[in-house]
Amino acid sequence: MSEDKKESLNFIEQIIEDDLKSGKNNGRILTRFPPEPNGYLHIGHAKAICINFETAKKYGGKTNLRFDDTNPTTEETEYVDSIQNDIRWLGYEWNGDAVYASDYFGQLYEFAVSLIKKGLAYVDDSTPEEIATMKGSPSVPGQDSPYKSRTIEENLTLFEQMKNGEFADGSRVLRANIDMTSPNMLMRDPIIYRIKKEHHHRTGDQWCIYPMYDFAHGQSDSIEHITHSLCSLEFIHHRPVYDWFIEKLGIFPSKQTEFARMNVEYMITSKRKLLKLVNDNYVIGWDDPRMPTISGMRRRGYPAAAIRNFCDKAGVAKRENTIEISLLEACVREELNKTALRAMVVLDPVKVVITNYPEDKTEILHAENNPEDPSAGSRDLHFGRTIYIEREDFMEQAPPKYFRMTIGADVRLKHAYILHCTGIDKNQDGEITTIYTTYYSDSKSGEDVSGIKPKGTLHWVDADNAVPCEVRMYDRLFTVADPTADDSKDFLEFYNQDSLKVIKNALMETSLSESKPGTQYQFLRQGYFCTDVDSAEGKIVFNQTVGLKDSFSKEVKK
RNA sequence: UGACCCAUAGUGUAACGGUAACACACCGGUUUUUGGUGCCGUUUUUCUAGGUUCGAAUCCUAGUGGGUCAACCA
Repeated sequence: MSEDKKESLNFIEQIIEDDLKSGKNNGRILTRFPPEPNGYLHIGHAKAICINFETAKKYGGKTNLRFDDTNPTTEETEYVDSIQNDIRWLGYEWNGDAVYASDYFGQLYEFAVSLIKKGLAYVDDSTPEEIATMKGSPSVPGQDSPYKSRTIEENLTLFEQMKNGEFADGSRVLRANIDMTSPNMLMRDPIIYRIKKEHHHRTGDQWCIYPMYDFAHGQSDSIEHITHSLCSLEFIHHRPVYDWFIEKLGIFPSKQTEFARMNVEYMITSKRKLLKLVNDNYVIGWDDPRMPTISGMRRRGYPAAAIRNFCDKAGVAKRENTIEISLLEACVREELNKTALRAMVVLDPVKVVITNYPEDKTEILHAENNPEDPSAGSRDLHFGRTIYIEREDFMEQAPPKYFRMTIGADVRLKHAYILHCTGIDKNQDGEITTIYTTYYSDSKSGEDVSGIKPKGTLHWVDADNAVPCEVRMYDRLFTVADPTADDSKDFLEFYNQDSLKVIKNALMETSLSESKPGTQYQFLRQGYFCTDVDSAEGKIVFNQTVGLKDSFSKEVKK
């Protein structure tokens, strides 16, 4: 490979390349994605997944999937399954079988015993309140617990009794013996084991003491010989703790590196807030197409490749950031433009009669499925004397630069003929009921010899063959980019009441009536849509994924 | 009243001591049987003040601003 240009590396890649140069770990790279199985994955997790998997892949390494299941209170098998499903859908396969922090409970217990034997851990009988008080504050040093001076033998006995279930929940904890005066609050003798007589989703009732995050994560990394433990910046204060345990235990030195979390406009990732949206029926579920969950984005029609590309383009650094939603949408359009099948659907139909088209005549027209991809083939379109077009594609009083249908003007029907509009019918309310047109019989798509060059082209459906369908149109879930910015207001105050609009009586071309859930389309001139799981025999439902770029509406605003 | 992290166009990210660039957004043009796509182009950037250096976005110091850290959560 010739390298006239140095590829730009993010700071994590630079660390890895330095490690590679120095021969660290013999060039072996192993990362990990460590979710707690207590909820559904969202866009923030997608970012972490991409960083961990892509970074490893780039350097010939692998990525472990490890469930950080050290708190039996919150964790469930249901989440284990959905997390695995979401990761695979995103396009990643982990190294071997999924692993669990709970696989290491025995080893972790031994680690704790060895720490006690070195005088580096002690059992504390203080109440949670007492422990909190003695911890001090960021600017006030903490104080030693009266139990800190217990003998090794006493600690060994008490810890074993804790393990054997001889004490009540919350009555005692095991603490690391570090430094109560450290400026880092987490180094002030962190709790490493607590008593919880609860059923664990995998180990059942085998244990009644469970390790805390700080005594499980680093050690799990070490046990698996993770070389690069990549996590978000909020764990940066944990790193000294992480390193302390590895050093004192004398185990494999995994290295933690922190990157800034990715925030995205109009999206929230707080589990508590997302749960509120679901429980209070602001959305229909965790996979509501408006949700920032992976399952929601999937149902919305965002391709996995687009999400991966988005995470890549958002980059990796250490500064706080908020990515514009337009970047995500650009990635989605970029992908879908290449892959989505084109189709014609009229969302708000108005009838058009072609008065000079023979009453009993019908035609089959041919339409390409994707102009970007000839291999996508073509499909048949029915055509006849009566069709429907979009109500907003006709104007009685057309402004300049209006290229659509208006009386006296010509406009092309996509894949069909050029029409000349001659007049309209209205009902008593002034609403247009029928538009009358004539067609140029020599202007058929592909064999047009009419010489007429209308500026506009409209999508349409044939009245005799169009099929009714439901279309769900989505807007941002919130009315402001960051609904959590104002502490004095509840984020629900910014819920967008118009985030879902259901169109019950749209008309689709016949070819769509067999559509399977998940299939992605570009409805010509409307945007990208995909078939929803709510679709049933004879009742197809579409979700709007994202609109097309629309320079006409900008023109109108001027 | 402590420690730690951060500061480059509107938003992100790059430039690794050699004179700021890429993407998205924006604006303009062009192509087009999707007002889509494609193509071309315009505008806009190193928090402040000192210092080191022939030379600083980059190194040092201070300041300013933002963020993070005290749950028997992860």
